[in-house]
Amino acid sequence: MPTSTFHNLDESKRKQIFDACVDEFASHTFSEASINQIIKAANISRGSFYQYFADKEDCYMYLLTEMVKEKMVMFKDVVATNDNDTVFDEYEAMFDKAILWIEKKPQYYQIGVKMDMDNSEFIRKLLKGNLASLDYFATLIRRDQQRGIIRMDIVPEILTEMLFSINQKALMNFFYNRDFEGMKKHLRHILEIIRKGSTTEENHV
Amino acid sequence: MPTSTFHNLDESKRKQIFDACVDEFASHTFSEASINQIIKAANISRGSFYQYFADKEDCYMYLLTEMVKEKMVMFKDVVATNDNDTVFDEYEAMFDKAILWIEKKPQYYQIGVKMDMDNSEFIRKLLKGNLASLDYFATLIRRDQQRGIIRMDIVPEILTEMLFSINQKALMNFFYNRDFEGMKKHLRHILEIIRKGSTTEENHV
DNA sequence: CCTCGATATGACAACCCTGTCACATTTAGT
DNA sequence: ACTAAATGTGACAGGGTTGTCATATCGAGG
Repeated sequence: MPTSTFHNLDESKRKQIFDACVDEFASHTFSEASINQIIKAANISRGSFYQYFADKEDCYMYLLTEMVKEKMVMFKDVVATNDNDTVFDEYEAMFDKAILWIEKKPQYYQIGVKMDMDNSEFIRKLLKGNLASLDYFATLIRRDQQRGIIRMDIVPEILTEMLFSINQKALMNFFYNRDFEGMKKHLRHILEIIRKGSTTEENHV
Repeated sequence: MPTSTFHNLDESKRKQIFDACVDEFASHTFSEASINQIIKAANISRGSFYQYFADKEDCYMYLLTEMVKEKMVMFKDVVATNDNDTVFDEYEAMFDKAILWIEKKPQYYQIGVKMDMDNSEFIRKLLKGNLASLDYFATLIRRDQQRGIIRMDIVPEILTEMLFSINQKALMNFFYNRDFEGMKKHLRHILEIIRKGSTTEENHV
């Protein structure tokens, strides 16, 4: 919750400050990030910073809400899913969206990575609220079990966990290599294994 | 490479210092770890610390080599594998060893976790050399492909990557919950999916 | 008992960081 | 043009960190 003073600022100055925050929090964890660096990059005085934000946490929350806003604007029309889609199709669609996002705003992705790396009280609390999409996928898996697509003996939460940990690794990979086609092939191979297994038919006993 | 002065110390004093290092590096990343905390816990003076170690890096390297020594002693006899074992059997065996290790030395595991969280130049270099066991598993997978156990169209490196990212998550989980039986069941379910897939037979087209 | 090399010590310099506050400057309204 | 409120500023206090170094203490051999 930045102060009213901050909201009254020129669009351009606000952007200056926002960009400085992005730079700092993309290259350092929350704990490591330095207000000194932010004010230097944003070309404002120490006093001003504290006139805009209560403290570093306040500043970080501002950054996150701005990012969420931008993300919502960007993806507001990318939602349509086909009724015949399986959970795997939706998973791939989600992955594509994430890739698009990383390409557009690599720094935002980095901020997320740094966030996972921090384990201050403050950041741990923030991350707690982040588990909703796991439930969503578990629901999709249950749906596909009812449809006869996924084996009934599969535990939805465990399959979800697999999909997500793979997703995380794949995105990290993409971020460092920027090889979209390679990454997609890689991911499809993984999904193929998760769908049909890695052993030969004779060994499916 | 601690100094000769350090090596000449009483066993007990050396252990005192070692333990203080373990405590500090298990609860902080390398970058966050504070020499001040270590000397306080070890009950030595600032000057002594620098008489024993060149700097924090030196101290950390000492810690790691001691840990590796202990690990080698502990696992020197746990190697025997059966000729009929598949890569999955060896994977489970490796997992069990890791669990044993965590139970014996939880702090060492924490040091590893903190290590992954740090991305200082120094730590990144250290982690680079850590990828040998990935090759080993890829080799096992190739062997099992020749034996007709694993499908020939599987890319060994990708399957390896899946096994390792799952391993990492599972160990983390065990560390926090200490539910060995639950964790084993969980892991077997995941391996079942990787072996035979998650979809019903009709969908294996 | 004395001396000399090995070892222990903590004060110190130099560099980070945050949050505050008295003061300077700008802006808006009369 | 003048005043009052809003905004900008950087010095400062108080806290952290690391690595050094002059000095003190210890211990073994002469």
